Amino acid sequence: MTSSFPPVEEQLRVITRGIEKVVPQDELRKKLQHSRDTGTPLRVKYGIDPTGIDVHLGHTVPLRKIRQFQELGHQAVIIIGNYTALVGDPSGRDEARSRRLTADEVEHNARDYLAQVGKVVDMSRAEVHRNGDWFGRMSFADVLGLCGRVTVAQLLTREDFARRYREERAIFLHECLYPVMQAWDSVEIRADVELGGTEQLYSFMLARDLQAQQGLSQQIAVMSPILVGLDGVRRMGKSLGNYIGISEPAYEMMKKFMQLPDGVMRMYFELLTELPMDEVDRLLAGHLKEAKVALATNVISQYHSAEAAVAACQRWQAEIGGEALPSDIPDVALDASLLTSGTLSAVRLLTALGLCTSNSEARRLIEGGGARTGPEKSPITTHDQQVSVSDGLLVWAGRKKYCRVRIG
RNA sequence: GGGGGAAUACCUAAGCGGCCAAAAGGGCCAGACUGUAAAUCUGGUGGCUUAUGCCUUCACAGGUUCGAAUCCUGUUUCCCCCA
Repeated sequence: MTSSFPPVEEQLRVITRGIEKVVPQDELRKKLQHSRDTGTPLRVKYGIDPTGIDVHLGHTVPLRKIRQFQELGHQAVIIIGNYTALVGDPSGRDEARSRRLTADEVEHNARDYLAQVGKVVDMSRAEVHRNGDWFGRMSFADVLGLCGRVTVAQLLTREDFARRYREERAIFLHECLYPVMQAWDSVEIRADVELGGTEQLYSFMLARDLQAQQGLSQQIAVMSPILVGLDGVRRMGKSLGNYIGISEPAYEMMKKFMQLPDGVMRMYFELLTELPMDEVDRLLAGHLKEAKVALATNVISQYHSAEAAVAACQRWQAEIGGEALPSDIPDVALDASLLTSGTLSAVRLLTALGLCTSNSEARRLIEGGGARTGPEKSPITTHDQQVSVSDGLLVWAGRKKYCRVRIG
């Protein structure tokens, strides 16, 4: 049992890959050494608020790190913040969360979330806790006691609170409790390591204080950088619409990968794959498109079969890289009564097919040169052009929207 | 409880009586160029059976005006400060 852990240096190499910051730096080695000496797995905490999450690659960064800890023999501890979800994480937010979730919603989200997490983490070996288990039992006196350990000045060292305070924007009292609650979770589950983004530093350090006050061993913060989204600038997030979800079909993922800005590839390789970094650098020194294909197939294989990833890649090469028509052209029914002697004005055709939401939009599309018909994509030149419509006609509204007409 | 400020299209944000369907960025859409990358350039970004035309928009409801996003009244929401 004692020897079941890999050597400390080896563990460190795995753990620190793609990690922006470990605080305190040197304690991690000590903890690992101690763990190995005594044959005791480290308790690795990762908390998330079940606020209705469609898990995307950004979330998988810490999740993958948990997985790596598991593979090194450590204990994953996942905290479902069903109580903290009622507060809303103020991190990085300029405004308080506008709407509170109900308990039912939270529980539903939690289950949904855990199912998705299972694609990355080995759930059969992970502990799962809901922080309502302990917060729900606290009395108001307990809460006061907890609050008595934290000062407002400490809270204001958080950049987000400090900024809001400076800018005279609202900071709600319950938001102030958020980091305290998160920190308390670490006390409850006796965390040795906590994973998360760098924006969580404050809460992580607070957890150390609370642990020390309770006479517990203090946790180490292992913080990942924030994964940028498809735009290559802002963090990957659902609300920004710049994400790749892990439940998406392989081909959808492929398309999104290939649209990534080149500059983010190194980060993606580092955070989302196990490929050795010298190998990555070799790839990036070559043709960048090939590197991107390698990246995409690697990641897609993690959520679909390797065959599916390759197939998605080939399909992309054929349909988008090459000249082949898309293989997923949807059929759209067109009422025959709309036609006059087999023709229909271009504007009306586009709206009738649902490719444009209004005649004005269709008109603009045509004037912009984006409306085309047929496999050869011959352009429609004027908005009042009469298009002769036959069954099976291909209609294009730009390169990404298209359909095949079914006269019915 | 008192005082101050704000609400404009997807977002930020101009406009403060006619020239406003409403400046400017951003975003987004389309086109060119490409590796459906980035960068760049161009056009577009309320609706209308096809329009130097009409209709609906500037928190909501009224009002003043020949004419209002712009002025007045009330309502709602939000923010800040003092207590």
